[in-house]
Amino acid sequence: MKPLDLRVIKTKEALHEALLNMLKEKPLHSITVTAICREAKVNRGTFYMHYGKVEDLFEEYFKEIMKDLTDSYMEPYKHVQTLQSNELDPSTIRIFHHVEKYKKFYRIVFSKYVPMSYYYLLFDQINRLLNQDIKRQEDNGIDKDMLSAYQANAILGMVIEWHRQDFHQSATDMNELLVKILNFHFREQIGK
Amino acid sequence: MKPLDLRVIKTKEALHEALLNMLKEKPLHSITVTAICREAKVNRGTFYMHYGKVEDLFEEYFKEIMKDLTDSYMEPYKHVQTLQSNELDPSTIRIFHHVEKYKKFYRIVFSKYVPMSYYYLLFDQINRLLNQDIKRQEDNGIDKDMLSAYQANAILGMVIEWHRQDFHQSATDMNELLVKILNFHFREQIGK
DNA sequence: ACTTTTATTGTACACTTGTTCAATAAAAAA
DNA sequence: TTTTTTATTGAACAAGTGTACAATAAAAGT
Repeated sequence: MKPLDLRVIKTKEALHEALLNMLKEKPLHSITVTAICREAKVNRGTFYMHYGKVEDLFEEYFKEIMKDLTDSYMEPYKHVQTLQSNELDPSTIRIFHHVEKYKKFYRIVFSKYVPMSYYYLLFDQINRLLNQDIKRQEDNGIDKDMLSAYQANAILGMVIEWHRQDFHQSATDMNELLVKILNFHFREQIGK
Repeated sequence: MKPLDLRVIKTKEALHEALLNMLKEKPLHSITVTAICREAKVNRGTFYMHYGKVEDLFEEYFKEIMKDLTDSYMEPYKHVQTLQSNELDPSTIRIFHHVEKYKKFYRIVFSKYVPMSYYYLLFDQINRLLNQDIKRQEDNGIDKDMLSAYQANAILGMVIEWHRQDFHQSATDMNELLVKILNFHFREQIGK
C-alpha cells in the first residue's frame, strides 16, 4: 500500500464520504468536482492531485466491491473442483447475491450516462474468474479467451436484464434461471 | 421524418461533418461542443437547440449503423425459418461482418470513456432481434427476456474480446467460433 | 526537538458549459 | 410577392474545468 501520509488518508476519506453523501441526492454524472470539494472541505487542487475526474473517485469504491465479487464467485468452487454447468448446484452460485447486496452501486454502474469503464472492470473480473476455470479444462478447440468472454458477458446480460426489471426477482431465482439456461442447449438438442 | 426546414438540415449536416472530421484527430470524449461549432461554423446556441451534448450528436450516427446491424442480423433468416443453434450455418451469420464493416465506429463504442448508452443501443438491438426469434419457439420454462438478454450479451462478449484483440481474426473466423461455442454445451455434456 | 519533505491551500488564469434574450435572416405559408 | 413563422446568431451570464504557483502547515525522518 502506498499512502503512508496521514494527510492523504484524511483527504481521501473526506472525498469518499462526500461523494457517498451526494450520491444519495443525485446521479453520479451530475456531481461536480467543485461540489464534492465544497462538501468535503478539501481544496479543488487537492482533488486533482489524486484524481482526474469524479469517476475516478467512484472507481475506488468500485474496486473494493470487486473484491467481494471475487469472493462471491469463488463460493461454488469451495464445494467442487471444476465447474460443470450440468452438475452446478444453484444454491452454491453467489454472484447474484453479491449484486443484490450492492444493489445501490450496480444501479449506478448500469446507468446510462456512466462511462463504459465500470462495465469493463466488472466484465474483466468475471472474465478472469471464468477464464482460470476454463483454462483448467481439457482443450475443446475453442479459443479459451473467446469462450470466457462469451460466458462472462452472458451472465452480465442477465444482470443487466435483472437491473432493468428493477431486481424484482430474488437472487435465488436468478441462480435457478442461470442453471436452467446453462442446461438449455443440452435439453434442446437432446430433444430433437 | 421531422426536419422539413432546410436550415435544420444544413446545420445538422455541418455538425455531423465537423464531428466526423474531428474524430479522425482525437477521441470522442475529448471533443468539445465549442470546438465542433467552431469547425462547423455553427453558433453554439444552435447546437444546444438540437442536442444536449456531444454524445447525442454521435448517437445520430450510431442509430444509422443500427439499421445496418438489423439487416445483417436478419441475413440468416432469409435461409431458414427458425434459428436452431445446432443447424446454424456459419456462413449465414453476418453480424461479425457488420462489426468489421463499421470497425471505426465500434472502436469508439467500445472505448473506455464513452457512456454506457451506446452499449445499450447495441445490446437492445441484438436483444430485440434475438427475442423475436425466441418468442417464436416453444415454451421451455425459461424467462424469454432473460434468455435473450443472456444470448445477446454473450455475442457482445465475443465482440468485446474481438475488439480487444484489435479485430485480428476475420469475421468468418468469428462466425465459426460462435457456432462452435453454441454447440459446446452439447458436446461437453454428451461426452460425459 | 529540529530539520526536511511534501500534501494542502488560496489565488489566479484561460477555457468550456449550459442558458437566456433580443436582433436577424432564412425558410415556409399565404 | 408579401407575410408569417421560426431557426440561427451574437452577446452576455454564472458556474465548472483543468492547470499553475508561491505560501503554508502538517506530516515524516533524523
